[in-house]
Amino acid sequence: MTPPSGPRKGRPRNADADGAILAATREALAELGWGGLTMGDVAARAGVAKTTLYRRWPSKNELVVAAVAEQLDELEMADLGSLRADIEAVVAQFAALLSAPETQAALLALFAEATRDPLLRRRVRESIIEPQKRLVIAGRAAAQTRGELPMDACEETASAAVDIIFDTVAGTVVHRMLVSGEPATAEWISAFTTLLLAPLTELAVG
Amino acid sequence: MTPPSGPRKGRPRNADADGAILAATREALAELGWGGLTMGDVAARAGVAKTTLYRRWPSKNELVVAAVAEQLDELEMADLGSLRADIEAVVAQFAALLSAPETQAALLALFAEATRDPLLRRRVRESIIEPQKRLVIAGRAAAQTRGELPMDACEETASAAVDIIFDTVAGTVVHRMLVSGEPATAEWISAFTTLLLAPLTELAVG
DNA sequence: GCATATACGCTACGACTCGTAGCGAAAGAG
DNA sequence: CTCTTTCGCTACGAGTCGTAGCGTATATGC
Repeated sequence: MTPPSGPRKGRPRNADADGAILAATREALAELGWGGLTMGDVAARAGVAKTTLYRRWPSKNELVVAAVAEQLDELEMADLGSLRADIEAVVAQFAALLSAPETQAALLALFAEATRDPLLRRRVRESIIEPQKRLVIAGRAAAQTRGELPMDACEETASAAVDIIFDTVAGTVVHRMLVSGEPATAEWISAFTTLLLAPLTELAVG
Repeated sequence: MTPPSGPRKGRPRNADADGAILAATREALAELGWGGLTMGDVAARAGVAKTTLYRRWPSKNELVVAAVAEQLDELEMADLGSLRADIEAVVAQFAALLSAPETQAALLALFAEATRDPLLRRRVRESIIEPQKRLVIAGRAAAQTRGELPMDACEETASAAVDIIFDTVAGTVVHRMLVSGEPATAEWISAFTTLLLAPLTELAVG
């Protein structure tokens, strides 16, 4: 994207332009959607020339990915003292993130592109999926030290449990927000957490 | 899409063309993605003129929705005599369908575009999502007549239960297959079904 | 101070796509 | 046979992506 390193020779790039362009991209994405977003429009919103966009990102796709990736590093695992509170907190965070139209469009576009591009797929898994799995691992560990969950019998069952929990939580929330189109209300989060808590202990025993 | 009914006056449409066009659409979608798919290319693959496409579907969006919807109509709800067996069967069916790269790319491309286009989103919900919910409804009804599940207290709680079950099952399977990229082994299906069965009875009571 | 090298804004352009229109020909219905 | 619709083909207008060329602005290295 930006040149690899250090100050080189000619006129340096406008440092503010990157942020303005990415912000303009997110704004246009929210207003017009992916299909309605045009490079000329983004350039106008950011107050730069279209050629400046292409000087920094090689294509429209790359620009949009960069614009949303900047927003995606917000998720954190809270330790609220109980498993139920932790789950509800992370579900609420995730749902809030997915309620932004620009995040929806960019995430799905990213996944769609990733099905045909193994390199991009690997990048998505490393920079988005794996970090989120660590949230599940952290939450489970905290619950185990509190005695809310039994310790894992072995490494293998623990890994399987993390996988299935992660897919269930993330998949269900994503499906509700993006496919069914229903918002994640506090009532729904509570109901879903209840549904999830019941079998959690059995899962660890395997 | 196709004319509402019966044989009319002029030259009848080529009956084979519909299937050939839809198959060509899925093929192109898997190879090129949404952005790469063009009407001219689909027409060439199907061996028809571009105008024939527009004579049968009003736009590119509608064509792709029809192509994907046709493939998802294969899903059926088996009545194997127990709720657990029924769930495992439908999950296995769904997972098998999603293991084909062609279906993966097609579904994700469609969902991605749907987030950007509210009209397309509505079409997806009507012609793909709602029909699939019938599987959940049928499975629940069968389990209720067998006495495995209590009858619904009222229409409203039944609808809410169907929604949350559908989001959980479809979302989890989709997430595992498309995002995590792990295959749905028999062990995984069994474990997921166990996770699902525990709270099902409570859900109906609401 | 001066040459060098890059970034910037602007305009124009080629290539491509969507979706439409018009044409002659084909193929069934009545 | 007549009428109606579909078919393939070609051409077109509008719009977009991404690039090229120009003159200008702003930094570094000597």
